[in-house]
Amino acid sequence: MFDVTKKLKEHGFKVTPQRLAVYNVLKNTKEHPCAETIYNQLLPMYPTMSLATVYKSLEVFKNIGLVQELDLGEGSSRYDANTNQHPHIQCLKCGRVEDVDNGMLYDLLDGVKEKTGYDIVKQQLYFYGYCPKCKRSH
Amino acid sequence: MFDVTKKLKEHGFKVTPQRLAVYNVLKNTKEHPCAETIYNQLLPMYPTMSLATVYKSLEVFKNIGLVQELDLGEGSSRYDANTNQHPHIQCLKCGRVEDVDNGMLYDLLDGVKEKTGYDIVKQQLYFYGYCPKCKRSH
DNA sequence: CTGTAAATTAAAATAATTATACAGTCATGC
DNA sequence: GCATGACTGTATAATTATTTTAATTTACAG
Repeated sequence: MFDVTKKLKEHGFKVTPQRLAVYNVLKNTKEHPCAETIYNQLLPMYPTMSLATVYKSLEVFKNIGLVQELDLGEGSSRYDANTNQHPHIQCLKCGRVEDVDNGMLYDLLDGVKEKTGYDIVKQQLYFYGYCPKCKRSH
Repeated sequence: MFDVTKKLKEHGFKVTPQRLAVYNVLKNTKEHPCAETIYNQLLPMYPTMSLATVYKSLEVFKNIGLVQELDLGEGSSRYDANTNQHPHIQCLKCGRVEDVDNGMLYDLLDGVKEKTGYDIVKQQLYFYGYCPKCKRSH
């Protein structure tokens, strides 16, 4: 269990209410929201919050390793406070994005390393399909 | 071996020099170029070519399944005339993008289907690291 | 407390991509 | 052959997510 405040200070960033607020939204959701969604969620509590601040805060958290950015190809990025490297899956009907917790990833990684000769430092793995709820009506 | 002309006609699209030119650039490279790169490569031969035409052509080819779009997170899309679902890997130093031909993908797919209950229809799998050439100087 | 660098904010700028409008082209029926 | 109407290619303008700017405010070390 880490402390956001501590981590910010460690990296020489100031601890501001806006930053904590942005982080807490992400920490308390499974929705993988985009910057605008986070912004809209914060507006009632922080009426002067600006979208640029949300973007900048997310950038800071990305750089200190507390948040990862997801690009599902929707035109805008989504964000995830779970920074473990894990695949994501999106429903092509309802648009939800879920985590995929899969141990087989490591086998795949080893295979790719061996085939390509690369030193692999990160991945972005996205699956698209129809979720159990949407399957029927599909 | 398929015929681009035939495929275009089958889908009711006209066969234009511009479209063939865009397709041929993609077909004859392993570089996974972006729209602008394709455009610049065509300009000498097609001085009136416009970037919008390149985008439109790529869109058509994407829709009839002759080209796939890659989003490596660079801000612009890259394109690949190899439409097999295969992972890609990019070097974080020199920026090159290569195909990864890996049979283990199917095991991973089965695992993800089972864990999530989704009907999976496509994936986008990107790996990032340092290629053999750049490894040393890294 | 107070000074100072860093952060916030609103507004303007940027960059990739897409839509619009229109002139030209082509396939088809006559 | 030729008129017609749909389609294409192009330049231009529009769009949208994100970033930059610049003035003001804030966090926090001393």
